[in-house]
Amino acid sequence: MLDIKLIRENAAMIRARLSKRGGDYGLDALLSLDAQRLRLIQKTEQLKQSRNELSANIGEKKKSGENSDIEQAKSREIGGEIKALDESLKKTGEEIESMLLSIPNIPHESTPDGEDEAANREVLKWGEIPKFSFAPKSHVELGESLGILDFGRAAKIAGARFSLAKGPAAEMERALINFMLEIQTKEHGYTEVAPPFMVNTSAMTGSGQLPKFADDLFKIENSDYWLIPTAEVPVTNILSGELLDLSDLPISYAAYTPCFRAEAGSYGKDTIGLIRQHQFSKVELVKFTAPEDGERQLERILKDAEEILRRLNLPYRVVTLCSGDLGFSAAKTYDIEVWVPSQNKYREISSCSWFTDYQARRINLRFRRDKKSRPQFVHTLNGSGLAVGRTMVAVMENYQLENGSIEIPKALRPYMGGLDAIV
RNA sequence: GGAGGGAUGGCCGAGCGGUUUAAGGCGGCGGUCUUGAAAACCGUUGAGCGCUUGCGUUCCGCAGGUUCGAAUCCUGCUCCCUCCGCCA
Repeated sequence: MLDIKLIRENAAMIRARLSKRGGDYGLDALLSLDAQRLRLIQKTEQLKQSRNELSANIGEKKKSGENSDIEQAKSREIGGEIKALDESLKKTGEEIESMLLSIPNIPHESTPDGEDEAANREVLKWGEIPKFSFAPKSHVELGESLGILDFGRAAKIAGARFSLAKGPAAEMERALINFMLEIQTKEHGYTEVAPPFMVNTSAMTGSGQLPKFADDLFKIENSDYWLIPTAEVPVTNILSGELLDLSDLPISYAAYTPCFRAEAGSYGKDTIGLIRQHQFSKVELVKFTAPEDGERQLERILKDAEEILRRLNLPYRVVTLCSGDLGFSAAKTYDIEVWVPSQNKYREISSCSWFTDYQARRINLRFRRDKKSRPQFVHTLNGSGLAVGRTMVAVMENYQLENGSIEIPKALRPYMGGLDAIV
């Protein structure tokens, strides 16, 4: 959520920067409602002052036994006016709130301009793209011929976009989760958290998934619970409503959770395999920082996520998303894309974003710089560290041998009981 | 699922229709004292919003209601705790 005061006082600047996302977002309507709201506040507060004075007066008269019928009648009359004004004030406030919730974050100045993913800017490439002396198979072919991935039976028990991992594949998923968490917690200083996999509407609204993106989510019937699409949702909301000290920051959390996505509107995309599933595992990194530290911490998260791919020796590149491709709540985002041999291209495996104070304002998470200063909003950030399903795709395909077996990356072997290959 | 208890400022906790401007304590900050510190003592210390920056207004879990006036009374809801039942 953007600050209404910022919009009020810098309308032209906000309009210009939001236009880079390709939208107008109804700023004019918002500003006129805001002006109306300010007028209502002034009127109602003036009336409340009169009523408070009258009430104090009545109190004194009652105490001394005087008659206060005139004051009471006057106060009753004012009360009626206040009630009417408060009602329209509340209505106006709710309209403003819902308009604000539908306006995305302002792109950071270092976010490149552009309409869509074609304008994303490559930042770096790492690793050697493997040269196979044979036609590399997809992870689906490899997994099915090795008998370790079973999409047919997954469809039988759940449906399309689900998978069933068996034996070494199931073990590899568990190993990757542990491998990632170990590095992020033991080496990069994140505190591991194990949050709920379902959250309420308020938490979904706080991190920005609701109200606009309900179609992407799974809702539990007859309850206020939603399945989380990413650990970002429960973890970002851990500190909602709290007032921190500067010395508490930065706070870094790492969490493994399954993620559930409806994938509405992606029919026909990545219909087979592990790339796009209704349920997948992910290790997520979340940081809370002071504003001046936000940009630096985004670079940290990116490096922390990249480190997993480096240890696994998987080729990847990093791109900065352009304004038109940026997520709703983000001001700046780096995507990490891993090499997928069967598709002969890089595919997203991590997304690292800086939300400035946009999420913090929604969840009302503030900090106090020192004893004398007023509370201000923290900055929130997060990044995948990494998406486990897609990491499995990358490992299986990049480490395949001509006979259809898969070598286990050296760094992962200790997490798989020393296993060096799946044959 | 049944019965009971509770939710008040950074934290603990009193208040149950009108000097609540929310007592008191802890913690924080400033000062006295001290070579310095501690202790002691004194003072001070919530958030949001509006505008004529000093005033006003709102906020005691959330939402309604009663009243001239609500932290306080009434209704509904949410969450937490205790006991019973069920249960991994």
